Amino acid sequence: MPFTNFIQEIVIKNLTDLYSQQFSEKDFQINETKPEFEGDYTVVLFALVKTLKKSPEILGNELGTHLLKSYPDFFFGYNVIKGFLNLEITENQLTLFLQKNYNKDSFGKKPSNHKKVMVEYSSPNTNKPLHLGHLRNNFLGWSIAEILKANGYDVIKTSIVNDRGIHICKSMIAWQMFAEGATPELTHEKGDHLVGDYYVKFNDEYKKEVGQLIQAGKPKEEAEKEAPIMKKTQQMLLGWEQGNPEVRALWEKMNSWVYKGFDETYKRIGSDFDHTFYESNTYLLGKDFVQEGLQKNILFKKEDGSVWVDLSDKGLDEKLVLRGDGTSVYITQDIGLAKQKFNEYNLDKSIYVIGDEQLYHMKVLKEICRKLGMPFADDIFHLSYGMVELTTGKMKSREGTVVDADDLVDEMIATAEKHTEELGKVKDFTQEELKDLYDTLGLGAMKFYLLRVDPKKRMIFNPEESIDFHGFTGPFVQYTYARIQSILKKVESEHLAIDHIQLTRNTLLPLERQLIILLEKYVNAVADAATEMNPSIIANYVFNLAKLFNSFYAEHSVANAENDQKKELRVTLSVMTATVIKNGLQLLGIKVPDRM
RNA sequence: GGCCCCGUAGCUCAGUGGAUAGAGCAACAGCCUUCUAAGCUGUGGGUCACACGUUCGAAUCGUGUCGGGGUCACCA
Repeated sequence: MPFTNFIQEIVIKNLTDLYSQQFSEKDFQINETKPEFEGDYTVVLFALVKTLKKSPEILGNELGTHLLKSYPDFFFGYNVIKGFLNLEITENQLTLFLQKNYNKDSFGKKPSNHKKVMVEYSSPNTNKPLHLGHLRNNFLGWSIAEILKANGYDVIKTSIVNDRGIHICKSMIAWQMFAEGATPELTHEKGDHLVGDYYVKFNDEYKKEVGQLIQAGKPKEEAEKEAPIMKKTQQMLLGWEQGNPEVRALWEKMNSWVYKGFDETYKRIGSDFDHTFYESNTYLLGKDFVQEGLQKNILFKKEDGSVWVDLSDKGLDEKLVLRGDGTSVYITQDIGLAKQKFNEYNLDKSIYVIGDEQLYHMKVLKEICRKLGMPFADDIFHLSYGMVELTTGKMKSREGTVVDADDLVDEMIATAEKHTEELGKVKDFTQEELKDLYDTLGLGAMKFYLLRVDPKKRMIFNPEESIDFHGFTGPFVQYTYARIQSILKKVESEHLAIDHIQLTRNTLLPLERQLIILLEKYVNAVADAATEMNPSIIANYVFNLAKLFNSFYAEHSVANAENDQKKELRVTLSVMTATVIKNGLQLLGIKVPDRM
């Protein structure tokens, strides 16, 4: 059990012993002691003062004395300053913790809790390549999946590919009109980029046609409706829905190009899925619930035959769930798919990693499911994340201000190569090893950069900052890991049996003590990251750990420690720091290099 | 306009009821014959948007104001 939780528990017990009153963990706080005070953990007494009618000083001293007496192995000393009871943990306890866990790969991982959760993320459209926003989504989804796994969940990663609709038809029409048979094989362009090019081409042509119509005297609205290319596209969508073989063949061909491109990108960035849903298979789902809802009077029909749900009692509006012509809208399919997910996979929780512009939509989905009496309604969780903006403003695909995912990955890896070459530390690496290293560092930098901020908040992507490999960055943490490997290599070559370290009593130096206490907090960081659905907690933790280790490293030598006991202690400390960095970064999808 | 989110150092962000508000970047000053300087140490830099309230205690909770963003489609 983590120290904080343990202290919480025994303080409750001690308070009952002393004052015959029951307290819960909400009645007081256990904090880390601020560095300017003596101690490791602090019990904040103010909240207890009132109920116990004792002064903070008396309460602190009574509690402190009692804690010390009942747990002499755990507490070494205490002091009371104002309303704060600062507790010092025994060196024995700290070294015991280190000894038990330093070599445990499973440190921070919980056993199965037999709960199943689905994480849906990435979910691209097939009319254009992935961009920076998708990267934040992918890294977030993948990381949350890993974090949940570490907390004992059985996780299924899914993606729903939006492979049908008017936007795909736009690319298809433009390709027919302008491509002259161009394929990824002929042009040597990645399939998703090729299809994306024709999506852009469509918009150019559309704008041109609308402009001409306006010039010919048509009102803007009419011109937008009547542009020939738009009409053709709508015709094509109709053809697709009716199953026109030519349209379907072209659709399948162009989508297959896109999938090949996506797969390449996913492979590079390390995204993967246990199952992929395609909207072309799911877009008809949900209609049966409309009938059911009508019978139960939860939904109502308007004169034109369209079906609606009234959510005004929940502060939301009326929402259409079925068009007058009987075709479904997006929310219809979402209801159907939500149910299918729970039924097919027997889920305890279903997480959707979707941008915060869809907060309203997801709220509506949940509310409709609730109204329809679906038992899983409350287990739908929208992990919403903020938009990625550029220093120059928002990304807009139509204005060509998007940062393409493939380009960005290339740039990050190239930056890793540049920095590595400048430093010249790995001249003996093979070509293969170098490539691996650049990938590890480039992707590490990018993932860390996008995951280090709270997902809920929108963030600004600063290109200069993103390629910085110093400070609060992935490579900084990776560097710390590599440094430790270097120490261990040296120590190993001295034939020290690091697998059989016997820690004996040492006098812990401040940095050694701080490191152990920080390492001990990893378990709580992993748990917090899961409850908050927030990988940035891990990123911050792992950075602080690396920073602290680097201070320790600069101050004290491991290989040339003052004596053998110190050496053993520090080797153990180094091994454990490396393990925690490795495990923590793994939760972010970031690899560690042995050398860099 | 209704609803939702955000406002902390020059910039990017931590900190959601506790002690004198912290990092990174940028700026400046130091540290490599000793385990990797992608590092370490130090200096300067804050009216936590503003006001009122709740509390022993507020960046954190409540109300209001100002500023920024999102959303309110028979689009996805």
